Amino acid sequence: MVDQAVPSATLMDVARLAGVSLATASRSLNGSTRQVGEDLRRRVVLAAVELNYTANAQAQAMARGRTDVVGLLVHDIADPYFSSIAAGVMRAAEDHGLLVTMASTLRRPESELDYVAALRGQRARAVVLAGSRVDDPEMLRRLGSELASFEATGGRAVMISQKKLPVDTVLLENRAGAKALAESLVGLGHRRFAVLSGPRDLLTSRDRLAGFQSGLAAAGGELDPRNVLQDSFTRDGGLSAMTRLLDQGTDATCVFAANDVMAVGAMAALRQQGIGLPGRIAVAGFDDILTLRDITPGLTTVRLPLEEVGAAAIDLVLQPRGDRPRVRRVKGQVVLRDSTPPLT
Amino acid sequence: MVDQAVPSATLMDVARLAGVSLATASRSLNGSTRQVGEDLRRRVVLAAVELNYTANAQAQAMARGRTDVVGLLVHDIADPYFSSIAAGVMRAAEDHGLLVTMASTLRRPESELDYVAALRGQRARAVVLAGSRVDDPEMLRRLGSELASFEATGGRAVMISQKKLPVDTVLLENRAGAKALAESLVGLGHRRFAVLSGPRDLLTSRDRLAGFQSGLAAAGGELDPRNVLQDSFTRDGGLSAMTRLLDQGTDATCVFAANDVMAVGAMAALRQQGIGLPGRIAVAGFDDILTLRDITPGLTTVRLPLEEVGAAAIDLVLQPRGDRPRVRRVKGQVVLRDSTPPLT
DNA sequence: CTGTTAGCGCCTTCAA
DNA sequence: TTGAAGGCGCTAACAG
Repeated sequence: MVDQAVPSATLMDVARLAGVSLATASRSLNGSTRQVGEDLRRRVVLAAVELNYTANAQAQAMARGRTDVVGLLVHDIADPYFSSIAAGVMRAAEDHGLLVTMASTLRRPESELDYVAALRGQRARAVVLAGSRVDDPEMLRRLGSELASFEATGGRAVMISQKKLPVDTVLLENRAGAKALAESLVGLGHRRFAVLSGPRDLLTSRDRLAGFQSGLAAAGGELDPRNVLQDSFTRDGGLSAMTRLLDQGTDATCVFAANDVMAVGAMAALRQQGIGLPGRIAVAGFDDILTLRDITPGLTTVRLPLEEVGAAAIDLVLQPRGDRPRVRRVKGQVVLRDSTPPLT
Repeated sequence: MVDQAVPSATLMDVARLAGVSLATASRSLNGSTRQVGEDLRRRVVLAAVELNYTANAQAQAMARGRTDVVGLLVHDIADPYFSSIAAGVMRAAEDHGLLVTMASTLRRPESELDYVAALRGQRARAVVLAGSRVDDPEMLRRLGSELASFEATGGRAVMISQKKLPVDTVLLENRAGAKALAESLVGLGHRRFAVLSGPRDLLTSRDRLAGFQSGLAAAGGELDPRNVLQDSFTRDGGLSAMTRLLDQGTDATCVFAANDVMAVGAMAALRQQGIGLPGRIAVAGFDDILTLRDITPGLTTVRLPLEEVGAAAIDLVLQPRGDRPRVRRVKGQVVLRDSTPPLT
């Protein structure tokens, strides 16, 4: 059991044992359009089982020119937003016999570039980039160029988030979702709002803020610029931003955090300051993260069907490439819960 | 931009452009022990950049015999338990230049077998199996045999959970953790307990139950067998089990759910039945899932350093193989929070 | 239907 | 230090 590495059985071993040629063995074992006589085929299969043969995927890929690997790049797999997307990608990939290779870029755009290059080296079938783009023209240009190389050599690229580059995209309608949320909140009686936004250069966060603002404008809510605080797109970011908001004093009756994990941080901040929930300040988030559906009070949010989003990305990968990049729009749905009771 | 696939630059293209031999190009571009004259090397590198060259990983792997890919198999990536482990694996892997390929087995042991075989085909450097073993001797035997094949051809296998097979293992001390938790809870004044356990054949769940029982025995708590309910290892399983417990009536003052997500489901059940929290029934979980740290009341649990566990697995992958499988023990730490107030 | 053979791109002896 | 050449395992023409 602790022997040195023994080379595994090759197709030639199988062919020899079955007494057939390499080609016949190949044709009967690994998918080929060509037919093989039933008796020979049986002998080959038996021999393969006997030798515990497994095709060398590297060699297959080399001969065929491309692999069945799909690279998935996420900002942070420990973030439930991305793990949900990943689950969808992996489920759909499995259904179609694709292997998923995954990497966490830890929000470093540089990392994304490196991984795309690595995937090109792997001759990956496709790369799926999940996660918000950042407002950095130079970075975007470099990514675009890297993806162009990737596609030029026959790979497919799919982005999940904003449509910023000429590649297939699953476009998340953050703006429309946030707008609808704002309108609902005004409908509950709120007039003065605050927003805990993510980093200024993160487009997802920016879109949600812009959508929220336009919803307020349409429905008649107010958002004092001093009530818009930026912080990191995490639970701790929400905690910190909310704390600052309370410290500086605010007359807002409702706080919109740009995603659910920030909202949870905001709720923690309220509790730390002895402000009950639901109470003086209502809180809403965005995403409807499954794991957070049981927090109390229930968090009002905009539901994004994240697993479906992941599956949609794989679906795009499988579509034959058209003459123009495809865009799949996914909209969010407002879900009102107890964290935003009607203002009486 | 929408051209047909153009073969990417090969090492030969680079060599030709640099006016050197293939061997020299190889030696100066991709790590080799042999030296190359500084001037030639420079020319080669320049040519590579010029052509946007990236080594074909498949071809390299074929020539070298093995890849830098580590396969990670989890039960369900959307479960925060596994996404935390995955985060640790990916972080550590990146630090060592390893690529992570990941698959969700959706708790089907058969799937695990298939993936290990696929990874053997990929000539993966290693496979990491995260997730509880199941009590099924036949399945275990087949997995053992598959892993043996994998290791026989030079790969490394690491399991995270129980030590059930002769491979390197990161062993989670579920039993000891649950025992310590039981003792702490008795220390808070509880005497009569209930346990919401996972599927009977899931060893992690079983170990936690056994550890909890032994802790009660040592500290003087009681666990009526009728107060031990099985259900799936998920939030909904916890909800369902807790509901059944309440329906059948119970005199327990404290409920131990075999993991945090079940505990959250249990809390939801209590709320549904109008039982406040914290209140008549205390609730404790296991894992200390980061995303759940903000639920109210704070959930008493046993903290497992899941990211470190993932990193430890990669560390084992990198260790030279010894004559006997290595075992890395990881213990849990009891964290008391408001969901289990002292019983007055 | 079956067999033969030429690569796929790279690494690595072996010679020079 | 550099170059030439064999082979890694498999697929896909091309013959038979």
